[in-house]
Amino acid sequence: MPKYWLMKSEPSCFSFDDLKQMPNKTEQWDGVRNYQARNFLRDEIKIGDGVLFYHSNCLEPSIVGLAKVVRDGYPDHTALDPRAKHFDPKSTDDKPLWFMVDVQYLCPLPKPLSRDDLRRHPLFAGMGVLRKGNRLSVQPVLAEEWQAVLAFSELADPL
DNA sequence: GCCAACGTTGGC
DNA sequence: GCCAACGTTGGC
Repeated sequence: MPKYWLMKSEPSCFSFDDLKQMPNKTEQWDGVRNYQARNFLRDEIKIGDGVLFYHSNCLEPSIVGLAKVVRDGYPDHTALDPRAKHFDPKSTDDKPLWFMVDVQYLCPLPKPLSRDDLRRHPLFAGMGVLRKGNRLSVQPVLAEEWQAVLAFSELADPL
């Protein structure tokens, strides 16, 4: 059984459309520097899992599309590069501190699900992304929530 | 641009 | 180990 995740990205930095433009429509989900999210990336997120792609810090924060995990967690090498934006001297080749997965574009939602949309439906009410002050950029999603996004969007399960 | 919420750092 | 200070996130 696949698990499901919500991943945030600021569209001005890396949008769902940007993911579509990548070779194989696939990109490394690098740069995560939060321990809770790191643990998900390292231990729990597996090939075949579903991803809700969420645009944050923008005019209308929304779930905008579906993606899937195509590579299990592996060391985030951008932490090892002193010139990289998210360089972390505490991470080494021998003992990598930060991890990432590869994510592949699946399809956009016909209509993005805004926070208002999500709040309106009790099935979404418990989603972490709606909680005030929640800053976790990678968070688990319940199977029911994944299914509800599909139902709302009149999409067949792409996994 | 504001500001509340949060995670991390570092002095003690 | 506590906790104040700080930097960042992210909705509004």
